[in-house]
Amino acid sequence: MATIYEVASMAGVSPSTVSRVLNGQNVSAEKAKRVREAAKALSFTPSRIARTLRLQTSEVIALVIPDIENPFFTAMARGVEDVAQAAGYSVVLCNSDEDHAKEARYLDIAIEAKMAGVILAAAGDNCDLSGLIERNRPVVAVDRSPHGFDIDAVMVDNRAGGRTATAALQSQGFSRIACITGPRDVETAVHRADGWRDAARTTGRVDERYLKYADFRVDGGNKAMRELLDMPEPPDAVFVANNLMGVGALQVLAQSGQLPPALGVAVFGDLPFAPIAPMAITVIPLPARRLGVTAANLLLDRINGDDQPPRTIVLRNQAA
Amino acid sequence: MATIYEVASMAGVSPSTVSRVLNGQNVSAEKAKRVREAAKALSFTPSRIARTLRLQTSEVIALVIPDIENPFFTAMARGVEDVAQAAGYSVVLCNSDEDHAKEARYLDIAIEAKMAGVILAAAGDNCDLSGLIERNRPVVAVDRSPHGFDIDAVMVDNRAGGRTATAALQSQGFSRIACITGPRDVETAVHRADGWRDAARTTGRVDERYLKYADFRVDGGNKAMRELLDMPEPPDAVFVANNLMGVGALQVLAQSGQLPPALGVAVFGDLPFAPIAPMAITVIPLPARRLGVTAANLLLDRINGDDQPPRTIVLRNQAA
DNA sequence: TTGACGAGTGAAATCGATTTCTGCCAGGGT
DNA sequence: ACCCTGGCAGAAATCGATTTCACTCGTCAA
Repeated sequence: MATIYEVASMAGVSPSTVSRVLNGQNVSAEKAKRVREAAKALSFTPSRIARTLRLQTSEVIALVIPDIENPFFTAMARGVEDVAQAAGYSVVLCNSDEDHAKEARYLDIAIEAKMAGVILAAAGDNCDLSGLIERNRPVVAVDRSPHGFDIDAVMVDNRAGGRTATAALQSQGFSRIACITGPRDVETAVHRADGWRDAARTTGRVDERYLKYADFRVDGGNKAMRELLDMPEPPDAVFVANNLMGVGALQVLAQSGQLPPALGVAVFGDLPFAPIAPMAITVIPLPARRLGVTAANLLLDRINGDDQPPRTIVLRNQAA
Repeated sequence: MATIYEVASMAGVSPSTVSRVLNGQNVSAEKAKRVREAAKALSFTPSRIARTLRLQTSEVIALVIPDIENPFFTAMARGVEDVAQAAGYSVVLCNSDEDHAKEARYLDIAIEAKMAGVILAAAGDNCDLSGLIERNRPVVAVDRSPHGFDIDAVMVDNRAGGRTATAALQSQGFSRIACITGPRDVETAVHRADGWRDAARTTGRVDERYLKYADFRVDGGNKAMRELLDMPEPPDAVFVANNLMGVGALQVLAQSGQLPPALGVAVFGDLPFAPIAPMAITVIPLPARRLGVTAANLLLDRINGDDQPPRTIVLRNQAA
């Protein structure tokens, strides 16, 4: 790996001049040409490490997501990636695995690898962003927004979505509608359940026994659905608050022969890789990719010095 | 961010001594204690950047995959991640998007970010690993092995899998069995098709018109399946060489009302998130996670100085 | 003609950790 | 009493880029 010193000596100039050529500062045409030739001859690439050490920042942004096996988050990642790449930034993807400790570790890494910024889909509401904020590193929350920090966020309208989904089941004639949502300490989960409650209230009282907190994964949905079916008076429909739990719930229903429309099902978020046309399932589609794109643009603005007060952008669900 | 100099001055010792304490070298107990206290008081974390610049290596490994939206690769990523984390390495996930240029870019980044090693599921057979190899950075190929470089590889037996899948369709009584495989320049795709040919040959001649090269994605499988159905004499069964194309093909079959067992389907690789029990579909399961675990272990061996000649490990498919 | 200004350039400092290189001191052998 | 060895610790060099500082020339205006 050639260094800037070798280029300098080959071109017969000082390292400073080489650096200036590389960064487009004032250098005489003659020397600039010699430097460029030398750089090409030695196939020189400046060391990012050295550059980062000197500049205390690097053209890398971290994207921290809670579940890399969830297509919702990978679609989001694609959105982030496309925008970042186009702006000359690399994205490193960090999988926190819904684990607060892992997440904290990754945030630390982002800090001290001097990354330019972080896009975070938090594992829970109580995550500590103080390190990043103290050091003035921009953070954008996406899908879930941590408590106690006033930062940019890109969200979907979870409550409205929950309401819409539940209302759809009601209009299909179901009345005992259960809800399977995510962990209590994830805002997104709570809001979706709130939407369910809103809708349920319009037709009568809300039966909280029909509300199950699970873990946003296939197994969680599976288990919760089984518990619901085992109740003395099982629900006649269910609103599932994310895609993977939807898969889990449908597995159970398929096994017990109660697939929709026998039992009503509404899912918040697109069912991943559904080969079969979603038979009688209500799906609230989520703009996953657009969430990523928007977050990335917001972050890039901040990186480029935008310092207006934090914004929260709520993307409309496409469904009515 | 506290530096080693601040810690040194707080503890009343030299920076060298601080470094020695941190790296477990001989330091008197008294000073070691003072250093540790100072480090804690300042909540000091050594700068990886500076460390990497000095040591010319970092505890990060790159995992380059061709499609982050394919659950096969994300499952593999989980395997890599778990092993790497346990060994104190961070994993950065790079999505090459089946694009040779992007892939090359990421390999460059890996080189000059001084990453400890690379695990690569290549976008095609002709990728240039010379940079990494010249610089003595270990590389492990996984799922697909690039031509012309003698490196460690972890593979599945693609040809045998293709044979098994096709044979299963034959034993179900199908005779005009088509094959949808991946791009021509991906070894994995070619081998799976070879397996199909092997099996087809046993019962007669191989009709190459029934072989479609697609792109390992949902849309590719979708399009290929449609073309097959539009043939004057359409196949009565199809072997699809990866999970996502399987989804695409099944979408088409669902639309045209020819779901299995009307038309035989065998898929190489687990169907992602199949909520419904795989009705009459033959699936060749793939040990995705184990592939990642094995590759990571191989890479860690190399990083730790293992220099025996390159190995190729072929994992058996679980199916008979 | 002189002073000011600006463009161009190299020397040297800087980022923060690691690693020689050296020197000091104590203990053991002759 | 003297030399040698070995443990400990600080000063300084190192990794490779960027940037400040200082200096040299011209050029232009007064």
